[in-house]
Amino acid sequence: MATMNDVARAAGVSTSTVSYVLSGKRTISADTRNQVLAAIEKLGYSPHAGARALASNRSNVLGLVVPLRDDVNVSVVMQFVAAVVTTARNFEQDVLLLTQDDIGGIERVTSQSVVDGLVMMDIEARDPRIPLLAKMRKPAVLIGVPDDAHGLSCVDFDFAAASRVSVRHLVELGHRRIALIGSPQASLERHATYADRVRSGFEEACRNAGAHFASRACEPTSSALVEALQELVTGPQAATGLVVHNEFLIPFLRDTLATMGLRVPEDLSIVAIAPTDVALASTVPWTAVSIPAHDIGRTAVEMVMERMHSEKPTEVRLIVPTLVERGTTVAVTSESKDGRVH
Amino acid sequence: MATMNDVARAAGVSTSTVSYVLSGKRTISADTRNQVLAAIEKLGYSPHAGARALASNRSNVLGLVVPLRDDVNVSVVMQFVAAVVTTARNFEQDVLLLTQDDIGGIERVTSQSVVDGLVMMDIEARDPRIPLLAKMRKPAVLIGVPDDAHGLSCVDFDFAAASRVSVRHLVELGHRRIALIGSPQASLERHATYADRVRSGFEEACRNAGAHFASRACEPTSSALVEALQELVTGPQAATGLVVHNEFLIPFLRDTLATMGLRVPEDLSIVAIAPTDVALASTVPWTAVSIPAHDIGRTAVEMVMERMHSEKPTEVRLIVPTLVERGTTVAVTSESKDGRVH
DNA sequence: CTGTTAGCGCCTTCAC
DNA sequence: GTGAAGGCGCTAACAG
Repeated sequence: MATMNDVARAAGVSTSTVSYVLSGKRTISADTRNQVLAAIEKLGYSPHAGARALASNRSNVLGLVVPLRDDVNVSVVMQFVAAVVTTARNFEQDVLLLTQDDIGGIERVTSQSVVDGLVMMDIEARDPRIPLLAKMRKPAVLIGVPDDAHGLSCVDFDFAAASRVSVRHLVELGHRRIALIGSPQASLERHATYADRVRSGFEEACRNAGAHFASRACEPTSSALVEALQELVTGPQAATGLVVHNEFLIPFLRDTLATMGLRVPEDLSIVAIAPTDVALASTVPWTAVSIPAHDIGRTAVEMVMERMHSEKPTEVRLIVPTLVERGTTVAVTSESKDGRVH
Repeated sequence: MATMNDVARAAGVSTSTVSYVLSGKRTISADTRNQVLAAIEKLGYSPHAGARALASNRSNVLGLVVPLRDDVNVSVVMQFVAAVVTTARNFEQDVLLLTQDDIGGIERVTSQSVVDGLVMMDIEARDPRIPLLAKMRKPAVLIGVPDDAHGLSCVDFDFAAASRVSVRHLVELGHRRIALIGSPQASLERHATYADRVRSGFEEACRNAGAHFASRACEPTSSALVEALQELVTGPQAATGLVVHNEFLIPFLRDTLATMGLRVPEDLSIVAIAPTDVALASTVPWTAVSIPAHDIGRTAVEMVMERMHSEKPTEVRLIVPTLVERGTTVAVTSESKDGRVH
């Protein structure tokens, strides 16, 4: 393989000139620049990443820690991953994949300078990895906000606000009994930050509005969904408004309700909290608060990059939710309250 | 950060001794070894990946090219990814993520020695990237077998054989009209190798057995599934045996058939070609030929590693399918042939 | 605008 | 069994 020296010799210049042509860190006359580029072309030269990393103390690689649990929706994870990779490439960074269960992986890539920075997905409220991150030399950004974000930068969708917006929308339509179907039990139990925040936001908003409310987790199966719906939206205490935060279930929701004899929105108004494509995937789209996976991933990378060179203070950035009406919610009428077949 | 030199000084030995303690490439007396290890511990030393890469010409990173198309099932992709990452760690390798649409990504990481080798998923029959791979200096293994595998190593599930096994199973049960529901149209059109091979294997096996057959692609929606089923398994020419190779549809299959008034296996015998967890996911599991995503991913990494140091000849390894009966197929009876309500 | 040169931190051959 | 020293290829002062 040709080295920078070979190129310099072929172009009749010094190594540093070649280096500067490549990095653009100082101005080079068009003439010599062309000489160099020609030589590079001719020799098929390309720089050695290891050598560059050693000399510059930068690897141009970002670490990305992804969850491969079965209570997370892989298609959502993939959206984040795609956003992170794409954005990283805009910063000339590659992405190294680390899995949650690779204990010590973070420590390893970080202390050996395999990566210049880290993005971590699927943070838990009291995440055990947080102490590790604190004593790292490399910038890290969490996707999700842990209870103690001290000394760490985080970015997340404002899930609590998403719940509040959803509830407020239903309340404005006159709904007074509102239910939430949330993430699978496992997500709640390990206190995935999104699961916690959706629920607390929901309960808070309902209390403020003086609405009756009920909420429960739901596993990603048809039967669990049926059970949850029966509990929440049938019977004398049935909710007339429903918030669903569970990507697994959305695709099954309409058919399942139809089977139970419930029409949307006549019998039940529904707001989904889900990635845009999930909300739009069914034949009839859902009124939804979109989880902007792409924005979150992009922001995470941007925040890491901002902190790579300069000492920027830590910050927590929450992405503001927007509710888009698509016709699955409607104002309460006396009919919708009482005319339903139970 | 502490360097190897610091460690050497602290331990009262030379740098090379420290290096050898770490690499184990020559024997060191227990005494000095312990000195060194103690010093490493005390200084919190860890080697610099870049320096190591420069000196050893090995980065200890594997590149993994993943598809993020929407006609691939992300959960299946994730299974591959998980297998690759896990296996790579067993070889002390990290995994760098490249996306299919990052044109030039392969070239870049490969020529700059960012990675020591490559694994590529989701190969097409006449994959445009193959010429690139041929002139790479680093070993590469494809998951999937292109038309012209010349000079390349590949590993894949034997999808053609999977089809044949499925058809043979149905034929042995007396089925003479057999249908195939395959991947989404997009996968077929771009000639994803798995899609092509499933179909050709299916048609070949049916011809050999003298069975009537029909096959079609199917999009991942309920309505497409209904349409496909109506075409294939209702009417006077209705198939009595069905092979389904489409991870998206499996979860909907039983309910959809029930809606159409078809019972499994009384009215219709079904074999799925799908990852084990998909075949088992529904309440009643499917008779299936399992796609061993984990084995494929593991094998791919093993093959790359084998070719990293020594010149091993290229090879194509196909993983042999096994059909597991789980009760969704049954012998044809006159009743099942004729007694059905159309 | 360009060249010279001293490292970056580790590996490995050679000498003892 | 251990040490000394050159080099891996590139970067970034420093010196013109």
